[in-house]
Amino acid sequence: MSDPADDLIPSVFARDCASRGVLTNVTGKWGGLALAALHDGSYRFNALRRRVDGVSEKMLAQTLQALERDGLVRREVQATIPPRVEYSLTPLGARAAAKLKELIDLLEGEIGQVRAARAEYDRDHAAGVR
Amino acid sequence: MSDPADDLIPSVFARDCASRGVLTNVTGKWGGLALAALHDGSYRFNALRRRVDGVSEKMLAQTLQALERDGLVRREVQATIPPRVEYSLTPLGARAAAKLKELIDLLEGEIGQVRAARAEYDRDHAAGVR
DNA sequence: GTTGGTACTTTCTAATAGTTAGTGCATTCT
DNA sequence: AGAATGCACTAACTATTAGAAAGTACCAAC
Repeated sequence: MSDPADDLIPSVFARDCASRGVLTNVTGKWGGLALAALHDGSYRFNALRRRVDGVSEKMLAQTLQALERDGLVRREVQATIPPRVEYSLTPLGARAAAKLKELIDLLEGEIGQVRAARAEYDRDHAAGVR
Repeated sequence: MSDPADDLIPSVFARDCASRGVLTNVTGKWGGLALAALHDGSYRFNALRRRVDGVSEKMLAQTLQALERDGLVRREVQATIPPRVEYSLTPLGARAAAKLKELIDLLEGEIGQVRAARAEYDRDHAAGVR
């Protein structure tokens, strides 16, 4: 985006383009999984944390905040004790999540192929053959 | 994947599932961009580095190695001086890249909406309103 | 001679992820 | 009574990874 003319054409390939930033959030380790979970329906904070195995409260809170700021996730607060916060996808978030879900389904569906590739790669590189 | 029965059903939501690892590689900051660039055609190392603004040699080499190991990227070496290495997508890599490209096109296409959302978020949270 | 090209690897520094404890109220259990 | 659990985060500290910069060896061009 150093070329002013490029400002008019968003490109994730350009470091400073806003689309790079949102792509980084959407496809971040936890962002993608949060969006994919929310694709199945809205979640409260701890339910979402239980759904996405391995994410810490800190990383989840941070991720949801970024996604909310990007306009992909909606955060609705009820002033109850204990607090009750519900996360759901905005229309744009739903569109992004649908694309992510397709990618995820593909990778899950072809995991056998990936495993075979990894085994072959590790065999070929065990003796530093390269 | 702690439940043996779950071994039969790949899920990116399970921390130890192989599909989680490959999703992390594919949607990593540099992995996604490398796949998207290779979607447009094969690249040699430095050409790819110039295409993906902001990636270091180190991160690119590391990323391509992971993608190669997952069976998504093919690395072809010609024993020339200087060395000549060409990267291209495998059939599985091409399928994943196509999905990624759809997601990227969506985010690039809606970047105005993202910018507006960010502006609104920042306004609402400037005084710590939340 | 210097500079640039090739595709990485190595070493050190900077940044972020991750771990753990904390907040304050309510409910349930011992 | 105290302890544990729930809620949704935040703060402080530690661990890990990203990133910056230099290095490798050969060739070609200036």
